[in-house]
Amino acid sequence: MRFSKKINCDSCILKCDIYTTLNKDKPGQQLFNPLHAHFKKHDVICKQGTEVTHALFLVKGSAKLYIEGLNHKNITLYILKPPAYIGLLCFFDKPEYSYSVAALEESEVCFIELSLVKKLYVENHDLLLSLNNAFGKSVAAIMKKIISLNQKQARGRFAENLIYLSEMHGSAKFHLGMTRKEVGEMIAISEENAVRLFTEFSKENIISLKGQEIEILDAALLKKINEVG
Amino acid sequence: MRFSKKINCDSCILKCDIYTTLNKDKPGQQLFNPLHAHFKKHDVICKQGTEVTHALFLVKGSAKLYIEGLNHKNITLYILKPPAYIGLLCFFDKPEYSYSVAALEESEVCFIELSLVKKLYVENHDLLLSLNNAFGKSVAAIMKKIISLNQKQARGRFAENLIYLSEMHGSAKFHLGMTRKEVGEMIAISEENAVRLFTEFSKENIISLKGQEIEILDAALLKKINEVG
DNA sequence: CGCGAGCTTGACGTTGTTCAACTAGAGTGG
DNA sequence: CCACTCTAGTTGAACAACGTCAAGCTCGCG
Repeated sequence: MRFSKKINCDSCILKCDIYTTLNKDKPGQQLFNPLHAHFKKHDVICKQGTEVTHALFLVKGSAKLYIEGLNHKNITLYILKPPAYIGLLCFFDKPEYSYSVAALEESEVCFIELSLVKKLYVENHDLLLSLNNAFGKSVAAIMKKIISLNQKQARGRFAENLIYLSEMHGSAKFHLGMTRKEVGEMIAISEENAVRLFTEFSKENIISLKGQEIEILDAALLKKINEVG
Repeated sequence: MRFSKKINCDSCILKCDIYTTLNKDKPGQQLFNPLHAHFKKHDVICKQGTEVTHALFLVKGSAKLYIEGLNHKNITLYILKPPAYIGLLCFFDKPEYSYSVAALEESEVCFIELSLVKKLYVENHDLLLSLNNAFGKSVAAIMKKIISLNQKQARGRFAENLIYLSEMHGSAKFHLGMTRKEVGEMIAISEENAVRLFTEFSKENIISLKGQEIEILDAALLKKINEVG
């Protein structure tokens, strides 16, 4: 991880709500000095159990949000793509992160003083609602995940995850960008079973598979497998 | 469920944050007309998928917060005791509930206009922080639950749940107040396995069991079973 | 007295984990 | 340029954990 302090928000490709809010009230001024950080693949962006000191905003790249479980086994809840509040769920007066986030590829993250954000969302109605809205969506996603993990069997979860990844990449053909083990962590199965499901689905001509290059061939069947569990 | 509209908050046994906030600004005035509702055991207080119209506040009794899953199988995330915001997780601009809540015993719930709460927490710093704080705790609890459900086996989850219930009742000896099936839903196992675990733990003298009357005999062992999974 | 809900127990099959061995490809240093 | 090694991926077999089905029990209540 590497900081580049002297980045000006005005030149940022993405205008986050915080910048917009500040800029709306007092346009033209650079009112805060966010730390702009660069993360390499597999770098940990925030760590479960550590103190929440900044609001984190994913500007570029992608990252996985996961919980660190027992015996070093993790469960990945979802993948973050810009624009995304990374610290969102823990952001509100919770002293420490209840999850971790790690970069899935080269990523850029903006660090904003927590005190500033708190001051802002207390003063600014729209910002608060927009944060809360994002918040509600995360909670709904987690609820869905709990059901999926506990009531579907591996084939159904695997199908669901392929659909999720495909939608995430916006194409039926995509580069996986993670190991079989990491795929397993997304749906709480072992690495070996992840491999088995990949080859199984490939043999059944549901997907085509060349290493990390995936293409969904039979989206309808995939959807069906997802639904029946 | 039965409403009793003419209840005055001043006589309420529990002063919720919303009342306190309103009263602090303009003491002595009855500024809002909450609906005070009475629920019987098993009554559904709010239903997954329906619109969020009021902030709900549990004043008396207890309730379970659960997600309705596939094939009418539910997962109970946790139990609510007063004082508790029932609608909390969905409260912030999320149009519909992502979970359900049902009374576990005779309970009383206060219904407060959502628009009033929103107006209040935008204006009032302390209320906002207190809501957010409660929020963060819920999220942390859910994260812990996900790990427990997916990485511990039934015995460990069962032990954990006994400890949880005992702490909830504030005693090693307590009345269960729910069926074996409902206990199963708390830890995502079948009714049959819930029964088996009860008898198993009873035979091993970890608990004493007479119908719904439970007493924890060996708390240390229970804790150990919980920890090793 | 009989009915039904909740509880209990046994048998059986499926699912998924774990262990272990093996393969393929990418780097690395001599 | 070739061994060496390391990581990721792959496959098989044995095993344990749970769910499901089926049957029977018990208690409270109409």
